[in-house]
Amino acid sequence: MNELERFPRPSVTIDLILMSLSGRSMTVLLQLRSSAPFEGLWALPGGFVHIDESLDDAAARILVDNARLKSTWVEQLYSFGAPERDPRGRVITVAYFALVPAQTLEQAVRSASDLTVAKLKVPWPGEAGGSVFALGQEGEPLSLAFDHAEILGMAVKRLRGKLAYTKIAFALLPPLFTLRELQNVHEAILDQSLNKPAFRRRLLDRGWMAPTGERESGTVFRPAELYRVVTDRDAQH
Amino acid sequence: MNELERFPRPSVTIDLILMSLSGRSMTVLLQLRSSAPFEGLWALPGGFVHIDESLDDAAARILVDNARLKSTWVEQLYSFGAPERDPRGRVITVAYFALVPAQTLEQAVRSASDLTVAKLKVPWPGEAGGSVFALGQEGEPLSLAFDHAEILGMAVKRLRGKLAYTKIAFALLPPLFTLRELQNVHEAILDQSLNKPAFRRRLLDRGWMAPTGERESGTVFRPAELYRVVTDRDAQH
DNA sequence: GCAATAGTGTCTTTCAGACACTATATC
DNA sequence: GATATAGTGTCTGAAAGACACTATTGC
Repeated sequence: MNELERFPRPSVTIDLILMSLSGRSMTVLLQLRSSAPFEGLWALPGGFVHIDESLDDAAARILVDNARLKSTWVEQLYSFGAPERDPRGRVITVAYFALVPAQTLEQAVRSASDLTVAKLKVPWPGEAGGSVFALGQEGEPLSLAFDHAEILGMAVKRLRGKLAYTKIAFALLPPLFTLRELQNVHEAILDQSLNKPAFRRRLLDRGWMAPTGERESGTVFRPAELYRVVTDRDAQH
Repeated sequence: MNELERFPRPSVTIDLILMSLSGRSMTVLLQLRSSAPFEGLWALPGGFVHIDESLDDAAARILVDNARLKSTWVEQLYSFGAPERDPRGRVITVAYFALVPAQTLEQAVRSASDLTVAKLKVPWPGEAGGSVFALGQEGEPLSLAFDHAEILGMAVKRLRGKLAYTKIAFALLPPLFTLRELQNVHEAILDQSLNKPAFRRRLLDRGWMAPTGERESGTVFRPAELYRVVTDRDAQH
């Protein structure tokens, strides 16, 4: 351990960007800080990386412990290490990005008094309004602790970028879903309306989903067919 | 500093993937390890993050100190933190990815005896051969220290992914370049030949470069026009 | 039958690939 | 003029957007 002790060591934390959809808006899980620094501000849920666990394991542990939920899509986003980002001392944080169905996220909020689901205002680059904001109950922009506003902005950018060429959108849907629900997810993330026939052609041609033969119920109009995600194992045939 | 001291702290390092092109092959800068662990194996150049510098600053410092060169394109790639990745103890590394013109890289190698430029064998996903390999002088696959083979594979993937929608390729070219040289860069990175008229149309329509009116010299055939990159500032008109 | 949405057929537009052709430099 | 590559015109095919049309459900 000799060479490693020549340099003072920073603390390393994980921050989680837990995103979902509420109606036509993207949302994020925030936690109220109950102690300094940034007491009373909203922050991304997070925690310290233990000395004997991998970064991925730490993210999974904090997801369960701190936010009491599971996610079907977790990936590392980016590491943030400006020397002054935490007034307590040198803290480098590895941000992880996860998607959770809306229902699951709301359940977590109900079981913990310090959690909230904030809608996001997400202007496109070049558009007036600048960066990403989390909005409070009355639609007012929230001040986030640390550099969490920057982290949030990067997460949105990553989500939009991966939407077209990965199965990321399915992480926001239940196991059985209609094509309209899938299109709603894409439209909410991209914040623009999409052409229905083109959307269906494009997504179905990918082979990412399969019709089940079942139909949704409870509609007052023609019920849509329910689809399921095709796993990579299914697709090997 | 109280809360931060409740958890043992890991060491944090930077590893650099310094990539370039040699002829039609992608290359990477490797450093011979002169001490344990992995003595005698090749590794990515790297170093410890100092307690008062940002991750980006650390990457820039190590780029100059350790590899004696500058780059016009540096970006954070990913953080690796498996508990057993360094036998000396817990070390989390933040990998940075940089592109350097071939000439600059070769100059760095000549000025340091422990550096080499290794060609890469880069199979496409699904193709036989599996993962990315660095090749020695006789074309034999090199064993890399730590988890550096994994890091290298991710860097190649990132480079290929960003090629289509960013100006990343220009970082491998001199300030004035011909369209054929630009196409050669793309073909080497993607490891496939591209259609000439389509390539020209696509890249010129982006507005990323401008003709200079000058022409290359020293050819035995018709000299091609020289182009320069259009900076974002230029493009605002 | 009415209302409302599901789902499709097809025309148009856009863009990439293919290929052949013209242009221009050195020797 | 021979040669080798620069650079372009144009045909073709694939895929996205637009739009209208048919289909099917509850009431």
